[in-house]
Parts: sequence; structure tokens; C-alpha cells
Amino acid sequence: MQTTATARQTPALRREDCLKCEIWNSELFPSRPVDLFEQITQSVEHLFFQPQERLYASGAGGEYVFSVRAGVVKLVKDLPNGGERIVRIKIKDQLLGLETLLKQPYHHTAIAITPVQACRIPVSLLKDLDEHYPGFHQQVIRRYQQMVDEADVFITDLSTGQSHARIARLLLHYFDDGLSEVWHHPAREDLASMLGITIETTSRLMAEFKRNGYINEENGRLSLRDVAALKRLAED
Amino acid sequence: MQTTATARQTPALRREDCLKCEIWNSELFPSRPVDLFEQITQSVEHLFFQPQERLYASGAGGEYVFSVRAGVVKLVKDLPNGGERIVRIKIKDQLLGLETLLKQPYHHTAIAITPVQACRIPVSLLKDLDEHYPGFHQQVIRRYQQMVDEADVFITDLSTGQSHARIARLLLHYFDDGLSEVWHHPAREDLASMLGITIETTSRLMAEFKRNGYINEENGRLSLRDVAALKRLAED
DNA sequence: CGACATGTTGAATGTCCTCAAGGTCCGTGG
DNA sequence: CCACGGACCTTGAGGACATTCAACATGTCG
Repeated sequence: MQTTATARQTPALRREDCLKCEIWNSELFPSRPVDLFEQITQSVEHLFFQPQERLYASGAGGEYVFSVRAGVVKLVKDLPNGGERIVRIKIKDQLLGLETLLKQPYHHTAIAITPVQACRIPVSLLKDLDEHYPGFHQQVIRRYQQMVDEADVFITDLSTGQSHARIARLLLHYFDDGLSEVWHHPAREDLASMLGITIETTSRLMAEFKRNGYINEENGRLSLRDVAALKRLAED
Repeated sequence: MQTTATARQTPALRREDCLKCEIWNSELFPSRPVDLFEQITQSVEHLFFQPQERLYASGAGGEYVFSVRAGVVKLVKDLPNGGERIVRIKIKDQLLGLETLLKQPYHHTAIAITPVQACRIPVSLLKDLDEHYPGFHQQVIRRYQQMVDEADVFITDLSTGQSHARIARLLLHYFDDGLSEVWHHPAREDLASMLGITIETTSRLMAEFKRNGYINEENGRLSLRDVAALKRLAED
């Protein structure tokens, strides 16, 4: 399992590399003592996931928070009618499963969209850090704020208005920056599930955007060609 | 301004009553010292708001967190096309404007839906508490988790599927419990803005629900008549 | 009473979904 | 090597659904 597409694309991280995780690199650990290193390397596991693989499942009692080191993870919730809706997208340096800090079961199912590398951090370690390092909780609060912000984007930008506007906003938000370097080829199903529309509508509109020269997709690589036009569409 | 409809409906709270706020009543202040009381009563203001009045506006640099003591507040974001979308509903014992803890301007506009009583808490006070009372930040984290959870409800329940299902879910979620005691008569515009649909569609479907006996609205008081039927609709 | 905001209802249009068929790509097995 | 199946994407046609624009009703407040 170690010899994955991931391992070939990007050099495989080792357990020691978990120390490079953004959450330990904070100014909040001014004098990182040796025992902190030890504690981390002993309890944090570095894991690989293939596309479609689950990091955890909704409702499961969670003991771990995950930190994404490479790749893209979707957080999904099942719908009553059998489908599923994506509620957030997690990329490098973002944390998943923070609800376990409050002893709650996972609220979503976390699924790798691309090959993913992630650190699995025991809740007990985070609680230790919280006690010994005043100011560590600021990190957690900051990340919660990020989550709320992204949730608001999903509500206002991805769930409001007509579908061509929603797609334009999605493209601008997730494929105009470095994310497209990692998430080359979004599946129509995932786009649709982020927007609350059907796969067919998504496919039709993506095809139309291609025809109009707004976007491009060659050898499985999506890129934005006419950002101005997309911004115009996104306005309404 | 003190002699408001609010003051008549529910007994007006005084500044001392801010101490009864749920956030001070936590087990996290095991030995509430006198100086804490003093600090709170000196810096926390107790305010009244009429429907349509704003507690704060999106983009403004914020110095205050608000705690709702009575009534209902909506958090809205402006849309590019001129409309606005409600992203959360705040009721008793919920906090607004936590983003100011991170020195960020308010992310939403907070508007009273009903008459509202709220405590206005300076960020500096909360920072003090955070320093002197280890464990206070747990309160903040817990509330952030609540916000994320409600945001997810807005994404999966109120922004997904056909409009009659969305309305049914909204009614079950917000008018099946104690909230209907406070929020008697939801404006069609607010319901529509929570669901991302038009006022007309909302009006038509509410009328249909009334005709079918699922809900009732007399002397400006909404109540659910057939929860089972609504739950059936909510499933899809 | 008249003015204004809010809610309701109708008719026409437009958007999106459903159902269906066909296409492409890729891995597997004959 | 090619045939086949499966997963995914595309496209079309029809119908269901939501929006738009409009008229009218209701209620509130001066």
C-alpha cells in the first residue's frame, strides 16, 4: 500500500515529517522542547489514502483528528434520498474531525478525492498540548473560524442562484489558485455534489463553458481561460 | 428606546442580569470571584433591538461579541445580485461576532427578526477571561462547533432538494421546538432567504401546507399540525 | 381614509431534472 | 491482440418545477 500513485507523484512523507505540519510550526510553541517532539513522533501516524478511500465515517466514535499533508479530501453528509452532499473541501494543512475534541462522533464522512497523505493525531495528544501550551487553543479556534467561513461560502456562493453562476463561483474559488495543481481533474459527480445540482446539469454547463472558452480541460487538467467572463457569470 | 415592545412582552433585563448569561454560568468558573462580577457588570452593556434593527454590519471592524438573551437574530450575507441570504439563526444563549476574537471584521450583518435583548461584550473582557480562566476557551470552541453544525444544516437541509422538502425541513427544525414560542410569525421573505428560493414560491407552498393541514397560522402564530406529514416531505 | 409594506395568486417563461441512449476511456480476460 | 465490461461523461427530449412579472388582497399606521 505504500507504493501508491501518491508516493510516486510526491515524495512520500515519513513519520518525522509530521513535525513539519503547520500546526506544530506555530509561533505558539516558542521553545519547542524535546519531549514534545518525542510525544508527537510516538503517537502520530502518517497515512496514505487512495481516491475514494475513507479517512473516517460519519457517526463513528472518533479518537483521531486528521491533518491533511497532501491531496484533497471531501467531507460529505448523506441525504435522506440516498445521495450525498459535499459540505467542505479539505486541503494541505487543514484539520478534519475536530468535533472529536468535544467527544462527539464524526459529523461527516471524510473521503479522499485525490491521493492523500494525512497525519492521524490522537485526541489525547491534542488535549495534552492544550494543557501544557497556553495559546494552543488559539490554533483550534482559528481553524474553526476557517471552517465556518468555508461553510458560508457553500451556503452563499455554491447553493444560491442559478447553476451556471454557482459553477462559475466554484471554479473561481477552487481552481483559480494553487488548488488546481493538486486537484487536476474534478469528477462531475463531485462538482454536482458541491452545488446541489445533478451530474447532467453540471456536465452540460462545463461543456458550454469549454465551448465558450471560459475553461479548458486537456489531458485531464482543468484550467481557467477567461477569469473575467467567469466573474461576470458569478455575479448572477 | 428602552420602552419597547420587547420590554412589555418580557420583563426587561437589567445590566446585572447579564450575570445570568449562560456563558458566565459555566462550570468553568468554579469559584467565581467578586472581581469577575465587577469586571463584567462594568464593561457589558445590555441592549434592546427592534425588528429590522442591526446589531452590527458586515465588514465593520468589531470590538464586541454579542450574546442573545431574548428574541431571534438573523445573520445575513449580501449577494452580488443585490439580495441577501440568511446563513444562520441566533437565539437565546448564542453568541454572535466571535470572529472579532481573531481581530477580524464582522463577517455578516446581524439583524433582529423579533424584538431582541442582547448583551454586548467587549472583546477585551473575553481575552481577559481567556487568560485568567483556563478552560474558558472550551466555551468558545463549543460554540464554534455549534455554528459549524448549524451551517451544515443550512447546506444539507435548507439548500438541497426541492423547495417543498426544504420548507418542511425548515419548519421541523425551527418551529417544532421552543423556538416557535419566540418566533411566532416568520416573514415569507426571511423563510425564502433561508432557503435560497423566491418569496412567491415560499408563499405558495406555505399556503399549500396550510390547505393540507400540515401547518396552521392564526392571529400571527405559526404551529405545526401534522409533523408526520412534514417529516415525510422532508425525506425528499 | 389613503399610503405603504407584506402576502397571495395567476399566467407565461425559463431552468433544471428525469429518463434514456450513446460515447469514451481503461483494465481485464479470452 | 482484441473483445468485453464497467465507470464515467455527454447529449437529447420531455416534463416537472421554480421564477418572473403582474395584479390583487390584506393589514398597519399615519
